[in-house]
Amino acid sequence: MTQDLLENLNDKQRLAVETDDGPILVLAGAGSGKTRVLTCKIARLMEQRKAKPWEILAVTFTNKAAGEMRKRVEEFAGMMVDGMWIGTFHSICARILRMEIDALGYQSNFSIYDTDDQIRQIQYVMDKLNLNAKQLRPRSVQHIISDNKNRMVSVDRYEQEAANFGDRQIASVYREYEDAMRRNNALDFDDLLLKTLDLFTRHDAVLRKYQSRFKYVLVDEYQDTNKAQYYIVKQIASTHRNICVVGDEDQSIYRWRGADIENILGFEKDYPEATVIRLEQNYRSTQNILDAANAVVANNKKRLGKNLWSHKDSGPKIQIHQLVDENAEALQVVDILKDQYVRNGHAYNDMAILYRTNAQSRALEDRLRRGNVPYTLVGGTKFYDRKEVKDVLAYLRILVNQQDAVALRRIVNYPSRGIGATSQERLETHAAEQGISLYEALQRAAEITTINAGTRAKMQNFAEALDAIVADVDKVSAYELAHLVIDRFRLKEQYQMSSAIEDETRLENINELLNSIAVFTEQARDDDVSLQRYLEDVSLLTDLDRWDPGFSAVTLMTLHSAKGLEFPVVIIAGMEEGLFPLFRSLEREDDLEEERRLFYVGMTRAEDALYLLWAGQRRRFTGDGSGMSYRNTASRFLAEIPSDFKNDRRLDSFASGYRPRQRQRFKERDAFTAAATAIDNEAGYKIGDWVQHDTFGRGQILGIEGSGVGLKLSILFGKKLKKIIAEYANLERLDK
DNA sequence: CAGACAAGGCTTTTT
DNA sequence: GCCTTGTCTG
Repeated sequence: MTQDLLENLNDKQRLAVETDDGPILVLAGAGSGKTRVLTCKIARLMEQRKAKPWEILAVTFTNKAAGEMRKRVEEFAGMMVDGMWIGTFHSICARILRMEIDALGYQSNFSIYDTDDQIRQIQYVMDKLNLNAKQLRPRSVQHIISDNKNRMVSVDRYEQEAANFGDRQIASVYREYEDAMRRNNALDFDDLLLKTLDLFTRHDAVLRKYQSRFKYVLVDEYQDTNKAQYYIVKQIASTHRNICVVGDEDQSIYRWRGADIENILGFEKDYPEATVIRLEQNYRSTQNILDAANAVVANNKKRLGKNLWSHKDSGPKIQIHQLVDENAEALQVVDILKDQYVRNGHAYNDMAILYRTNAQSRALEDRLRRGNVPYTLVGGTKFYDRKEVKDVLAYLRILVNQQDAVALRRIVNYPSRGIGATSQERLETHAAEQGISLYEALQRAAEITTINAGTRAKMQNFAEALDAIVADVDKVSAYELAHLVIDRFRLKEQYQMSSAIEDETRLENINELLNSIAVFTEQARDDDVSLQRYLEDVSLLTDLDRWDPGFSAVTLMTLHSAKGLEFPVVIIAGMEEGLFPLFRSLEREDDLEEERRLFYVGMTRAEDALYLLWAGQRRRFTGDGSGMSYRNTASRFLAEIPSDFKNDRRLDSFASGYRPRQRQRFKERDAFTAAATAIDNEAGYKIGDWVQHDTFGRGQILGIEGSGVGLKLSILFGKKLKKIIAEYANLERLDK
């Protein structure tokens, strides 16, 4: 099997695949087939009987990438490969810690806190320390703590180095936060890495176990690893020294969260015997796009240097459009998409719109919706961050880990059960005085004489109701537990009673959450359908992991999220000085270079066509002045593209600037109506038709896929785009 | 103690 | 402009 695969590789790729032993550094340019190399390599290791599946550790950047890698390895190897560890740093560390963390004095049912949970805990600590949330914002403290953890600065060191009053204040919050996290039996994202490292450092036997187990260690996107990740990999691989890292210093875009480019630049110093392989043939983009991207990134000083080349045609030039404002920009985007759809036959999911900041999506979404272009948004408000979803998850978390005070605080009076702020405060005080958890205090509410008898009874009722479900945690599946909790605590009720559209959406989100638990229960690979495992999976999921590239819709996402992906047509919006590069990065050369690498990443996502848009005026919500419009000049990056590769269209004058808006509107309608009616189907659904759905209400059809029983409709209900199988949905046609 | 209303902050990127 | 947080009233 792998023989055929090997023959399809180029010489460099084959060398990377066939070099089995010792350290390997693969410098893989954008689109050079590194995923293919990694998957072939893993399949081959097993085929050559160099390693059993469980002796391989592969680290990827997203869970989605991990899932795809596993799928492809299984295809190549022609078998299921259970027991192989593929995942992100965070998920792999969580897995190790579940088994070993008792050595560090935690329990294996620890909670994983996301940024929101962290901020709540910090807020609580600050209240306790009587710190004013206005002078010192919990959000910035969270930032500072996370930043220090990323740089592996412990509380002790931070305390010692705190030079002024402000730093000492932060140090005291940091200290209290760490103590609280331990009491809560909770770890934040950064802790997952740090505690693993801690474990390895303090417990040699544990480290040796993993060192001998993992004969082969492979790391993707190595340029974006931080110090802690670097040490984790180094420690695990130090016995067998079969470590293969793949990366591209030109695509290092996570310095701001502690990624250390030195990790990849210094690999040869760490492993002098390393084989270094450069993959420079690009299989993705046209020569024009590549030449332009090469020219842009060549302006960076800190790089190893490489030049990508391609066998593809030169392709169309990069189209640069100047627009009047963000509105005109969005209209232009719609225009381009429709043109590519109608004229070049590109499907919606062949196209992506990328931007520097999430805030830019709003204007774009607005126009896409009005232009009847189906789209999916990655990022922004994430599904698992929604209030109603977090509420249910908090209940589930407390079932698994009763020490999780952040979860308990969230649900103790939600839905309202008459346990108000004053009573909660007394409960907290009692817990602190007795040195017991908040949950325990709740169970023993009867002893808290400061709280009035009625409220004490309510507390005890609540604790007993929770206890009853906790007793079932190990006996019942995650799905059943979720149902139990939702029924017992009536978590859907308030939304069911309301007729407000946003409450319907909330209800829908709870149902979607239940659905995701059902899917988890069915698909669990290693028979672990426990609630604990589900919660772990969920807390480490990103919005990108929920993205379905096969869904017939245009993708909107940040440039950061787009790393590792590719699209035939790419539009980058907001190419303005101050926005991209972002003004905060203009002062430091290092930051500017990172912005340039980000642009490089964006450009090299495009296979065939690349559009760069900028607006002379853009409304932005900065600190003080609300909704001010700013005048912009073109991004310096546009000028860095040699003129041979671009077609730069500027507005002639201010007066002519407004005319295209009118024209575009007409063009939009004509071109699109034609396209829309062209894709008809036997059931007679047309794009643009209005339908009524039993639960979702009124919606408009934006996309049609498949036929007959498999006919799938993408329907926009309010703000929510749903993919529905026409056969099963009881759709009613509406005239308008 | 809960719900309604107003003020304030926010926007760089993510595990 | 929207969402979260704080304040007021019943």
